[in-house]
Amino acid sequence: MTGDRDRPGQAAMPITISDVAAQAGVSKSTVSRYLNERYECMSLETRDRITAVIDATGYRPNALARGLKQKRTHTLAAIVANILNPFSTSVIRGIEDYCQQAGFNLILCNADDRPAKERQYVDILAAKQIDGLIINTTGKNNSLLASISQQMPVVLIDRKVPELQCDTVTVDCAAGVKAVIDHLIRQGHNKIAMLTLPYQAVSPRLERVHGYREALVANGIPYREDWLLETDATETAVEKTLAALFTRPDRPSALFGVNNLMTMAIVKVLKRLKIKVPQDVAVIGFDDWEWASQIEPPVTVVAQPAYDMGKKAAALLIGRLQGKNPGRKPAVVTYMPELVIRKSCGEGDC
Amino acid sequence: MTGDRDRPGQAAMPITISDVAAQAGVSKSTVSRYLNERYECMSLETRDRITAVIDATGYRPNALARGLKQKRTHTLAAIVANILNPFSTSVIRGIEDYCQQAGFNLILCNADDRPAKERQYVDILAAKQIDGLIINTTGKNNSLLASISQQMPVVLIDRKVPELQCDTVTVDCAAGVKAVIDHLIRQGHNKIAMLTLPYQAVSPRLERVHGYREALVANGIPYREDWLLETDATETAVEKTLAALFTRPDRPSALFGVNNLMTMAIVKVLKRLKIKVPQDVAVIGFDDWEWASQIEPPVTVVAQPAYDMGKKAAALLIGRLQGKNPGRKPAVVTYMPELVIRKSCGEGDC
DNA sequence: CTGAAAGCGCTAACAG
DNA sequence: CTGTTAGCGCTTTCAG
Repeated sequence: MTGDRDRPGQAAMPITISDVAAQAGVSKSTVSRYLNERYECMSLETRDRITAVIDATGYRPNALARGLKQKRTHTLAAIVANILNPFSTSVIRGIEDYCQQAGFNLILCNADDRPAKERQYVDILAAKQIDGLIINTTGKNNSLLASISQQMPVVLIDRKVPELQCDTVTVDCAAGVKAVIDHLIRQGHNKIAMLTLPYQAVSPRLERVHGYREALVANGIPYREDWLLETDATETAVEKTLAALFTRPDRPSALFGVNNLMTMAIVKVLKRLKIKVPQDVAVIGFDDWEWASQIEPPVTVVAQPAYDMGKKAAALLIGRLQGKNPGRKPAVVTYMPELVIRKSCGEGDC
Repeated sequence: MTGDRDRPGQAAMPITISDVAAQAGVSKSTVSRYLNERYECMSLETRDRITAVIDATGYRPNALARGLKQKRTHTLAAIVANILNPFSTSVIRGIEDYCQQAGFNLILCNADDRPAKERQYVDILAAKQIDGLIINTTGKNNSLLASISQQMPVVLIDRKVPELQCDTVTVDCAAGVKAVIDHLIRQGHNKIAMLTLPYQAVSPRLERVHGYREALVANGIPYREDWLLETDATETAVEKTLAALFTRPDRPSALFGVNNLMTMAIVKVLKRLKIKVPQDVAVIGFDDWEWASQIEPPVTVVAQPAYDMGKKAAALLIGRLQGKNPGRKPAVVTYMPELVIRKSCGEGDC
């Protein structure tokens, strides 16, 4: 007995394996075996006695003690860059579903696109002895990630870090951007501006910006530096950018948003500015989101299979933990994005 | 030394407090004191030596061992009913921000509105020895929650459970619904249907349904049972419900969605059915969401201060953990929702 | 100012 | 089939 149970005000002292052992009249080892389902090592009778005591007491093994001893916690973590981005939400659900059915716990963290916060989370998670990490990294903590990936498997999602030798799940950005530009051109646009968040160190943004430039020249359209607009994805920042862009005499006829957050901001700002889509300007975005099809006009996008990507990331991580194919070289899984044509670039193209 | 560091393939054995102690030429106790910032108990010189070793080795204390010994993990958890509901996302950010600045870690869990999953998470979290729990409960695990709340402080968010003696953060649903109905009536509607998810055991839904009925009779409008529609918030379910509703000769002129998910589904289905809002039918919802103002027509709602609610919940929990006001009676904090008039109930009312 | 020793709750040999 | 014995990595008396 651990005594002092059921004090009035607060925290009843939780019961331990020793309590269970004592009450069942067996040793801790036997209870431990029971907990680990090694039933073949005990008589049906002891087994039943232990079951009875556990049910009666509501005993719950202490995961800290167990983890400390076993050096595995059966817990994974996912750090997403920005939980406000619907892409992250979908990825999370994919990860979660897979973990659930594989019997792993998941700790979710939101780095809020801040490298400091990301670093802090990685430290905490490592301290908590998680078994593995899935991360959509800010790209500013590579050496930390390199060291952490010595201690546990890490899988990168969305954003690649070549120097990192980790399993990676991404999308073929170049192909996606090509689909965007080709579609725009088919719709008669050749004055295409792109709005992007700061893209140094963030691989998908970088690839999208490159892809934009290349797709342009591949179509014989000169690349204009002043139409590659780097801005935050907040409404105020985008409004400033667009206002400036639209007062200049020579304006683009189409706007391409580098990601969800950017496209969402563009749509909102255009609406506030009473700039009509697609009459005044076409809009297209990288990455789909729930309401893109519901607003007026519905927004054409290249969609990423976010849920599947999350699932795949979890599968790779857990696969490694379960040591199928030990010493496997880092896998890089690249999904193809898909053009979803709606109305924001004009109609009649299918 | 713990030996075997830097094996080629995988998991380098992490360094422990003993390693640090050995390398610094002091005892584990001293390093432990250092880790706990009890600097007054050691010479500046030893302190510096320890700092040096820790920096050099990248030592990270094992949180499992620490938690096991201290019986506190400095970790809180939040279980939300449905992470797809924008309400949850906002609540989470509020909780997260507060935890962050108070120096607590947060584990996020999504119960997916499934009592079994909720139960599983509660069990796991308790096993992990979290210090406290914030939960938007399904309402189907009350006895579990009762027992858990003996072991750690629990705060309920959004959904109340009277039998549970916990701090609670909610919204005044009756007031919100009254605002909804009053607004509808001012706009000339007296044929008001309400769509709700199954509401047994879920206090806000229950209160909203009651409020609907009461607000109706308070305004001299008879309550019609066949206009209180219980359905899932999926598009298919809502489509079926609305299709049936609209084929009957006597149809409502306004639709009230019990929560975000329901209102969102209503909006989408109406659009697909080509039923015009507000000309054919008015729409109003409980709880605001990001795109409500961006779709056509913008949807009128009563908004809940979700972010603040999350923050408050975290504050209550951490306050209790830090033992300010020990033995304080459970607090129930009720926020007032706010009517946000847009265009989906007709115009001209402000 | 510092160290030795015991122990948190559990698991894992090793004996029987 | 079952118990005894050592720890996992850390904190914490209690002595110096």
